[in-house]
Amino acid sequence: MTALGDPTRRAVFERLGDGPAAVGAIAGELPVSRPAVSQHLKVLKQAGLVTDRQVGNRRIYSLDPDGVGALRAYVDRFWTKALDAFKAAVEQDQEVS
Amino acid sequence: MTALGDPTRRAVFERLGDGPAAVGAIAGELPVSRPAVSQHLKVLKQAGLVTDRQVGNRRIYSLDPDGVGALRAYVDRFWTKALDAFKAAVEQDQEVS
DNA sequence: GCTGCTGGTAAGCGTAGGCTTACCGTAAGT
DNA sequence: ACTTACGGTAAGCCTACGCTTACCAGCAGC
Repeated sequence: MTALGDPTRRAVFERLGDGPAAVGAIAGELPVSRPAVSQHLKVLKQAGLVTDRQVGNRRIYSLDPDGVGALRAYVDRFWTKALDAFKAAVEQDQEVS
Repeated sequence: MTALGDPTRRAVFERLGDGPAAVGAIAGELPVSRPAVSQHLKVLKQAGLVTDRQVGNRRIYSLDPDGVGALRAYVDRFWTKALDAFKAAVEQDQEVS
């Protein structure tokens, strides 16, 4: 979650949503240098949101279903909580009126 | 998304997941001062993740179903994308073997 | 009206962290 | 073996931003 706080890092993450890509390719599509992308990928990898595999000379990064799934579960909890609270509030109002 | 990047701010957000609360109450449960909580709530409110209503002297903050729903939709997109990519990768491997 | 409690805002400080440049390792091609 | 392309890492700079203290506004209650 903290890993997706930075806009640039989120851009890298979103780019991987369109399919696996190498570091240089991602850097070419963003207004930052290649080392910056590499550092962002390192953070995303440590957060479990991204996986990398070595293919020849290049290193291909992809979304990690596990990490993204965990993130989804996290957000989902608050989604249901927000709905419950909202529903409860509506009922509360109906009691008053 | 950027709004949930900071751990303390995320703690405030998570606290609201357990139900609506006033600023002072939240600050009492966290190791930061009340103004800090107030600033975090301001950011969360601008991000559409939180709503506030005035009740007497105090200001009660709650989760905003709209914003949380939007966040859920955002994460969900990547969740499906990650699954699709993973499935495609598996099929790719099967072709090779 | 005055007092006490609430919470938002301004000013300022200090650190975390994102970016770049420079360097090094490694794999492929000739 | 040499060269070229790719990418990770170190060092360093600089800005963003989270936190605190101090101040001010508004609502309740005596």
